[in-house]
Amino acid sequence: MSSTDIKYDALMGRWEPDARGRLMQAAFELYVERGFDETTVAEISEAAGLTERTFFRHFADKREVLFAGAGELHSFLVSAVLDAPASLSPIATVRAAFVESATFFGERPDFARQRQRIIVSSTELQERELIKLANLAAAMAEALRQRGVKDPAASLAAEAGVAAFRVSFERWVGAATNQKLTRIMSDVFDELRSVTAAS
Amino acid sequence: MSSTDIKYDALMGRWEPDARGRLMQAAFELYVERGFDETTVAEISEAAGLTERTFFRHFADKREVLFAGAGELHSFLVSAVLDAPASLSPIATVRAAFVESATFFGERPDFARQRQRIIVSSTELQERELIKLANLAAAMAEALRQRGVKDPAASLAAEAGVAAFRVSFERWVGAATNQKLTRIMSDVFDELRSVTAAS
DNA sequence: GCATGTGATGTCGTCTACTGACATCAAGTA
DNA sequence: TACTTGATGTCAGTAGACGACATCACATGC
Repeated sequence: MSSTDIKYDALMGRWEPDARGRLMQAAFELYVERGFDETTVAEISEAAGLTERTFFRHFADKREVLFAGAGELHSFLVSAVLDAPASLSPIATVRAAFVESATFFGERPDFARQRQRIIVSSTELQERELIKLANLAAAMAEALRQRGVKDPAASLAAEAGVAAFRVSFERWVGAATNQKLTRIMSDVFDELRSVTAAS
Repeated sequence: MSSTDIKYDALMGRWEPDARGRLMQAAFELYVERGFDETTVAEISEAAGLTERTFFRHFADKREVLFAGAGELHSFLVSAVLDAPASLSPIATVRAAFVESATFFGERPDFARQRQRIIVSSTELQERELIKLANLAAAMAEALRQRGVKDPAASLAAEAGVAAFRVSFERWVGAATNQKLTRIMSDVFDELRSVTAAS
């Protein structure tokens, strides 16, 4: 019995509320306890008090349940690029957007770390994460183009920025000490500049 | 009947030769004709004169058959990084490796384009391509570290280089005119330098 | 207050990717 | 000749994912 089991209450409707949230939490707990591969959708659904079919109505597949929250980060970053001061260069725009987004993770560092541990433990999940980041880079590149940045500069700024973000995030997750993510990102973006300058 | 069907010859062994190659070719043709999603492993295997079980003995999954040749490119690039003149900067090393690798694609541009068309038509295949590129970046970063490059410079040079390569490749595939891939890569790497300089 | 429609869920059946266990049999080898 | 080996076949099973249809609390209109 997980801590999220809810007793039936005659005042409630036909179904307990927040099926989607229950599925997300049940999946997360089971992925942590048993691992992603060893967890079946049937088990997740049962833990959430629902059927397998309902799981697939809320999530496209077994992986997607771990990325349900990523949509907000995505739109935040795109908006941040669109709303940045016009004076900023493309790479500075992307950098500023990522630095601003650091609060998304700083609020729940334990959750972010635990989630990342699940992802790196499964090739399937890494694939999904990579395509999410690729879609993010494409969206940020499109936002840069709307700011008048031409290709391939727009694509390169977005891709390089996402790469810097990924490197920063890995360092932050793996760091023993509790460094600030914004600080790491600043250092990594600086390093990106000096590394690419030497071409 | 595909052009690869082979009549049985009493001089041959128990099975027709090159099962792996027949599977690769049958899969490629069917992916082109019907699309990746609409092709079943049973169909591929039958077209190659083999059983489904044998397909999965040669390839880990339905996607992997399209990436079987990528191993050579991978080792070539890693070797190119390791063998580059010690005087080159990290990003110049990666850049040179990719420029040298252009011959891999220049030899069979039609094949490369057709294969890329298959990949972009399927989300699953894009995921697989992305993780292959991520593994490539990790391997090149490790090769840079063996050359004495510290992190995060090694990771960033590799990731940024792979990003530049991907942008170059997309432009080359999508280009109407038959531009040289090496030329496109040179331009894109130059653009990467100037874009990241403006941080 | 009653009829009616709607939406979230359940039930059932199916397809297909993928895997383990065991059988087969040509070819090489002692 | 006997024995081993390796590539393939056969069979049975699991699990992810989806289409079609049923159910029923709730809202809405009259």
